[in-house]
Amino acid sequence: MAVTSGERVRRAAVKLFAAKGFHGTGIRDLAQEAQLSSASLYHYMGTKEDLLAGIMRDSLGRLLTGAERAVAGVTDPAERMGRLVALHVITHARRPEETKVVDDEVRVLSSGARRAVVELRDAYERLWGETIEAGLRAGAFHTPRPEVTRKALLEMCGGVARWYSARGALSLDELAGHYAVLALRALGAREPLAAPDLDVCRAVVASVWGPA
Amino acid sequence: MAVTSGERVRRAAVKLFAAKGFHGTGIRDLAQEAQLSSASLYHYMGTKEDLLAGIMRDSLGRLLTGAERAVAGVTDPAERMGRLVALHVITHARRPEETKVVDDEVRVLSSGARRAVVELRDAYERLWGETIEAGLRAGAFHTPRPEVTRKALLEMCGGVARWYSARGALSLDELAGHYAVLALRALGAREPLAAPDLDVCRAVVASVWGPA
DNA sequence: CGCACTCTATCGATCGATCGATCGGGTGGT
DNA sequence: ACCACCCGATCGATCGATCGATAGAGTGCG
Repeated sequence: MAVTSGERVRRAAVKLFAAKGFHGTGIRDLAQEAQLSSASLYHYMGTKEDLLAGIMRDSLGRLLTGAERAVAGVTDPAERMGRLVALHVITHARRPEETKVVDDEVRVLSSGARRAVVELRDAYERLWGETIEAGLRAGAFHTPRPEVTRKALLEMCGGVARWYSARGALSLDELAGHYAVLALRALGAREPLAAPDLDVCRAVVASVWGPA
Repeated sequence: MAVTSGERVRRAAVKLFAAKGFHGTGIRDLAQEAQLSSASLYHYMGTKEDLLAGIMRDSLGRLLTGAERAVAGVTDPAERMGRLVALHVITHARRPEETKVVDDEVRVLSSGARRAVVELRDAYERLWGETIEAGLRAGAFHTPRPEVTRKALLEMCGGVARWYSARGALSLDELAGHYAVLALRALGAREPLAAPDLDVCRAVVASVWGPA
């Protein structure tokens, strides 16, 4: 059994939720994509919303653990920041569907599941915020209103999922490196900018999401 | 007659599409919000999709004319870029609902209406792209892969609609000025950075969308 | 003026289709 | 004999959309 039915359901949901949105995806669409009857779906997914919540918790969890692993033990603020950016960008480029679902469908979650997802996202953003603050204290960064800069950079990097195509001319490393430059420049880091360790970031993404 | 029924329908659609998405908003939701029966809706909106398409065309059109007005006659690339950023940010901060609908619901449009919207968006992005290219040629900007930088900056600035609140501590001018700095730094503009003419940008937004 | 007619704006009722979800009944491996 | 897995049939609710009808504000004519 190469791919289990449960796995097919999960993949169908990620694909369709990303492409048509939660409310735009019907139970029968999911069943067809997963090659199952609509009744059999319920053996795996609970409700449709449970399925969405599971995807979001899982994807956000992987993003968060990935970020923690990528910066573990790194003290230099610029290197930390560069790695956070690269990990974020690589994740969004390699898994645009999961990240689109996470970014666009929070609003459909009812309050219970919403709280868990928002908590994960806040923990993730806190990693960015603390790194920026540390860089400011160390004199490595220079930006007023660091919270605004954090929001801006997160939106910038997350946008990758909306336009990057793996079939394009740009490699993952070029993409991630370029975004790291943009972010560090925006933060007012001193030139010349050192590129973050992309090998580590790529490896962390592979350890969290599986090999490419 | 202070506000016509047609106007109420339009406003209800903008509000609900932004908050719950196109597929998450029912005809009966629209009717209740617009204080009309669901049957009367059809006197004004054509189909539900026509209503969405109209909102998107109108909002994108205003953004595009605003941008053209804001940079008309301006030759200095940094000033042009700063104005484009400021106009974009101010628009997204002042009309988060319209811009959210434009940014998030393109996928539900059927091919006919989709084409018109995508064409408008491409024309808008071309304005950014040409300004960046001009800045590179003039030696005012220094960035590899300007198309990637353009995408990144557009996503960064558009993200404002997802988090900015007019009730927060940040004024529109501070917000727009801050984003202009971030964008110009990312583009590798020479410090010290001159702030764009925010008065003009604010006035243009008011001329296109009405006074605040 | 008064009457017939038209047009806009609105409604309650209802259409066929589709929604998410459930039920009871298989089938096949252990 | 059990249990995980899967399905056809079907549920009540809701979907987007349309129906025929009405109230009221004009409009043209004798």
